[in-house]
Amino acid sequence: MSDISPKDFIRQIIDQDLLDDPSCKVVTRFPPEPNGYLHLGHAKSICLNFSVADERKGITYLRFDDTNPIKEDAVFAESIKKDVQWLGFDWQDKLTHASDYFDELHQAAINLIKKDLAYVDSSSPDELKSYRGSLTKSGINSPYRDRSIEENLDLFARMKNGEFSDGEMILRAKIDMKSPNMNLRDPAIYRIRHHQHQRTGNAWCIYPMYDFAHALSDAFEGITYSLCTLEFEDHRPLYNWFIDNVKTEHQPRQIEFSRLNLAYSLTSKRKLKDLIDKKIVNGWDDPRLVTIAGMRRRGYPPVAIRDFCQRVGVTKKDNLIEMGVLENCVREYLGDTAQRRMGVLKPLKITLSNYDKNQIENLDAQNHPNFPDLGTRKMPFCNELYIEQSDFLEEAPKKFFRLKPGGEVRLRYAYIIRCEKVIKNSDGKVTELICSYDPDTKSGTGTSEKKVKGTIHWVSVRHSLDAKIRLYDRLFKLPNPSNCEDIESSINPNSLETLQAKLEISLDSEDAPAVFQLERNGYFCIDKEEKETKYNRIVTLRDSWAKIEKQALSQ
RNA sequence: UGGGGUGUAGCCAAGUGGUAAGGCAACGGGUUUUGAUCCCGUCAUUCGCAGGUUCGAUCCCUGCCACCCCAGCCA
Repeated sequence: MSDISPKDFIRQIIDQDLLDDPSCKVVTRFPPEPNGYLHLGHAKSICLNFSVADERKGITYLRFDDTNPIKEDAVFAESIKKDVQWLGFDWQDKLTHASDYFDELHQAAINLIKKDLAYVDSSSPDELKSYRGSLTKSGINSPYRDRSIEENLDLFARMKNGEFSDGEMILRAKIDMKSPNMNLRDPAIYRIRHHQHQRTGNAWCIYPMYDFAHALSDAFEGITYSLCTLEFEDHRPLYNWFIDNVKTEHQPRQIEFSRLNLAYSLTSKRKLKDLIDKKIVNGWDDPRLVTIAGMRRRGYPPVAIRDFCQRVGVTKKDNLIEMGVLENCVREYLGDTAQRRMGVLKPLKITLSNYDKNQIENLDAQNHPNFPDLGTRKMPFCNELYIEQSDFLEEAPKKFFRLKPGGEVRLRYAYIIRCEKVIKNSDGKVTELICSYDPDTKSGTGTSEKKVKGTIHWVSVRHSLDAKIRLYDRLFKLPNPSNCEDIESSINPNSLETLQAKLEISLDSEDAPAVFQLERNGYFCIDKEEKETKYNRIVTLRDSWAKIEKQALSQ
């Protein structure tokens, strides 16, 4: 991770403020609504908010925006806390809720009424909609707009006391029905909801709207920079209207940045929920999803996610980040940290005709080729082995330097072998290879000058661990599935492949690493959410052979 | 067609009145018992387009074009 990266525009604004007034504090907040799980887009916001403050010795609140009891649930709040922590951020004692301020918010609403800046509207939702006008047509005043302050106070009190049913009345800010900014056309600030709230129970039957609650919660907490995504840009005048008219002690500043879009995936809570409800994926923590829970289960290290968020930057431009950027962050971290092992995903048996049936050698294999300090392990070797099906080709192209009839390859950390005979079943499918090994080519002995182009991985038939492995591919066929009217039709049918693999026996141990590289096959981890041991492929290795193959195919 | 935004390489992204950082991808080469890693090199005569100002414009001005967001008692 490079720390020489230039400052984004938000950091530039803040640092200029700090220069102008060094006594400034930096206080930020991450304000999720507890109505679903966090995803990579939230990770970007979390990283931004926490790091911007941390870099400047400031603080960051984790504040739940729990103003809509119908959608929210404590289980979501718990998962969000877990996710933020797992990503590596610490809100210390700054865990708050919009609902902590319900009393203050209620009082602020009363004060707005007293200043004739808010009124109770008895119009129906349809009437409200028709008064609002359109994008090109200004709205008209509600017939209830000029109610007296006393009447408004009385009605609002009765709203609070539960005298009206949901939707019957609404408290609105009195701003300007002719404003070209729709948000300023007398927006709702309190609505009636006879619904139990996850934290305040039945104490309230009126709940504040987002714009009102959010702006004031920021002010109450002394947030200095309220960082949010671009769709809230035209809410900013309203945000400031509340701050100005409620006359709060602190005046936070809202700054907007563009949300993250990741190619071939979805970063929208609503659409994610759709996939889950339709059972297209197996829950919020499905490893194919870029939810934090999904990525955690998939095996993505939090460091890699933070690195990714730093690399994509913060601007106001629309973007569609390539999947490769994320995967590369994962590879980069795991490449240096994950121990190496061997495992055969799709086994092909080979028998070494000239190796003593009763002999077993325990060969040394390095745990990491670049870091000898990580030690070695033993790999049992005998006359029956598994190699990868894809490492043998009966009719091999020129550049293919793995096994072919009559050809030689090295078995990693073992011997060079030659393919002597191909055994097939009645369907013509290759079922076994008879090979010979060259005893002079044992790894590390240097007794032979023989050089061979390819090195392949293997596992001893008699010393292998059967393992259930899941391979993942992108969930969508289209780079931008959110643009697609029918999401289901853009699903990649091959996004999940389950197979029965053969792993080296050292993995069948209590102290085996939970995350490791299967050489030439990618990075894997144990799926912690499964009772039975299953492995997830976190990410593949870079594969230039696949590239060559693809090019050859397209020619 | 009202309002608010955004346009710099395939994808991100700096920059600024003085001649276009960096990352990813791609491509070429080297090392390699992982076709991995690592290393070296190449990759924008041009900054959405058209005019104007200027010795000089990606940057300033004017006009245009494209794309994104907004009409919840969601956030």
